[in-house]
Amino acid sequence: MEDSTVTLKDLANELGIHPSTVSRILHSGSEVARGAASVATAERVRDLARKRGYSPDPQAAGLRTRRTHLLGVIVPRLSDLVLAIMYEGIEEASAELGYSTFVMNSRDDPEEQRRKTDTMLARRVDGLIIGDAHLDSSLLRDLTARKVPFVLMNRRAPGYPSATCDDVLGGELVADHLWSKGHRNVAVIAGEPYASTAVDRTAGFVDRWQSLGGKIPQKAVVWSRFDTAGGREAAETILTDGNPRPTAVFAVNDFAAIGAMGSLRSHGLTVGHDMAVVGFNDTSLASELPIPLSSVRSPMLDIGRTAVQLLQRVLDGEHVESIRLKPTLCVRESSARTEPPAAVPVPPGSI
Amino acid sequence: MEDSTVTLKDLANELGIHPSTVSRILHSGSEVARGAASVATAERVRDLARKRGYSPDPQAAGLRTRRTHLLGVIVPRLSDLVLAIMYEGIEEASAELGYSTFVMNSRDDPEEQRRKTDTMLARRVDGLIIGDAHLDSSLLRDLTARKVPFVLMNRRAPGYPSATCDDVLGGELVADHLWSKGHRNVAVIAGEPYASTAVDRTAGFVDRWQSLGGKIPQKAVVWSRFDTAGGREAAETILTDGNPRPTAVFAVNDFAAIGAMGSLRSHGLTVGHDMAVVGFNDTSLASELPIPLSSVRSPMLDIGRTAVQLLQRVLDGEHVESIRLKPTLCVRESSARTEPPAAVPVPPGSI
DNA sequence: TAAGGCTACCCAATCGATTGGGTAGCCTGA
DNA sequence: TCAGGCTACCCAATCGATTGGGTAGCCTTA
Repeated sequence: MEDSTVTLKDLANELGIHPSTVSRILHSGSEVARGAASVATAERVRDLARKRGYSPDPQAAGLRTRRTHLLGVIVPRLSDLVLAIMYEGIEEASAELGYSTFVMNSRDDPEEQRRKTDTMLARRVDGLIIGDAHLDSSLLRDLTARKVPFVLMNRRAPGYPSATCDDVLGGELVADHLWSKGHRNVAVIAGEPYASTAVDRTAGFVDRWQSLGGKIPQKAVVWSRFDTAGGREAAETILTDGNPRPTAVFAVNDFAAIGAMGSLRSHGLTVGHDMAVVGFNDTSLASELPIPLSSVRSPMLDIGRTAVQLLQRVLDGEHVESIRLKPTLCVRESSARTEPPAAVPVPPGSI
Repeated sequence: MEDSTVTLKDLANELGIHPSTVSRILHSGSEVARGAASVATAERVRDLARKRGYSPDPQAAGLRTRRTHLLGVIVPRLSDLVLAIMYEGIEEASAELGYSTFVMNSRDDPEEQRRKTDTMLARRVDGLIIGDAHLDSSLLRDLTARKVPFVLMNRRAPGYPSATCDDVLGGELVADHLWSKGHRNVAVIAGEPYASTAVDRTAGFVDRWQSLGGKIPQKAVVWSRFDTAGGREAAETILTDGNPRPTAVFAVNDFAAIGAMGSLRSHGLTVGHDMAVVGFNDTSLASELPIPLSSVRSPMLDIGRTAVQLLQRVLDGEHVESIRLKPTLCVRESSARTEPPAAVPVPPGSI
């Protein structure tokens, strides 16, 4: 309410007691039993603090305690809906634990990743949540060597604690689904090979497909960027190279799926009829598209929250294990139809 | 490179000089001419600082200088692509100026807005960028009374400096476009009435439409939420209430436009043929939709950057004026067709 | 040759909260 | 009545950087 410049000393002076006493009262929780002060004094202090709108200066506290209660979050880009929602989870959970968070976009560029981490460390964050880990990067090793506390989120990397979706399971769900719908000739829009999300979803799908008895030729797995443009290009490749043309496509990301749908449409194919499409993450758009998109729903908000909790435990010196949250499949119009069990491929346009 | 615990005093001791001298050398820019030290000493200090990987502790500096170089950013939600991109602009620009930023989501909830602002102020941010201003809120008045430096972004409010798109102009562009395509019966999905973006885009459209000689009945302006679900509902209302059915809809937001497109499709109408649709912001999805969406392109990244620059000047004690950046219209398939100049309304399904 | 002016530094207080180490005064029990 | 213990505080150093105010020593110049 007031000048926001009320200090501990101000309170102490006004009450005629020592700042240290005020400090102890104010941050020993309700455990006044710490022998810090009498119940009566504690009450007076708390009342005055409330009345004056006292809020401790985090700079000063941090300087003394070497703990800033600041967390750094690095994501490929916040304009990726998936990461934006994970960040909402982070914001919620860290507020509950008394942390504030910085977010920065790395654009998946290794140099930016290093720069942003350094900026965060210069700010003296207590720990990092890394949402853009590359499978082939040395950054994580360096951070470990520097004893920086961190956890991964969204993408995992071997040997580091992470909060992710169980992407392998996600891929398997899609394989089961498409197989049961009668598809036998499928393709994968696989995403970026440096991202565990892409690799795991693809591997889950391909492995399950094979154990179901299916075959996926090398050419049917197309690596791509995660955005609509990437999905579009990948779909073009699939339509050009694949003969016979697959009857279903699994895109490891909704945006890539949307791009693919656009491409299919340009080729005169109707999604959900001429070709099934399944995406991943079940972003809010999936269900709202002109042809609603089947998608694996990953618990994005919870992944963010979990990352914070994990980091919290790391900061407490615990040894933590990675957590993989279970996804579920949402089947919609884009893959609802059962493929006729044609031994002979259906000629295009015949339906 | 080292323990990150190198302090000014460490450097000073190692060189046998006083910490204050080191301090002056290190942050007087290159103006050694300040009489702080000899060129030779300055050189030695800078070398050692580099070698030891010295990075000043912002807590300590902030404590002394009362300047944290921290900015607070409040947005309705980061999962709104528009705000996510503005934030990218903020991140870029503030990094250039040596600021770090906190972002928080308020969900457009007045209570959250207050809570988040308080959290930011408790962190001692130097200033705020407010991206979720409500036209009918008292928060801004209170902040002014508390002498908190801030600027608005995305949405404006009378009497406060802001960095926004020229939303009125945006609405006018759409009116001109639809009018020239021969539409005479149109509807507006107007967004939330507390957001200046919604109000201004709608007003720009309606006013221009009327000055072109058109009429827009009260019922044809439907207020709605900004997301797909909101757009869908609004479109339902328009299709139910409007007779004759309008031939074009202007949604003040791409997501609402996408929702509307879904609704039209469910009613058996083809977007771009039976009904034109125009959105706003030209988010990356617009051009990638199955039926590419016409949209007003707003310079989102620049709006973010501008907000930072504006705030910087406010922090320097300057008096600043609001800045409105010019939008442009991107016409795509969803509104490219020219409406036949039918005096008699075309019966549905006749084309 | 002494006043004056530089140059190149040093000194010490300060920002606000935290915390290890006291201590006065009262009570209790032997 | 006195040792010992407890309650309810106070004291002062500390975190790291900044900054107003010195000052020693050297050079000029009148």
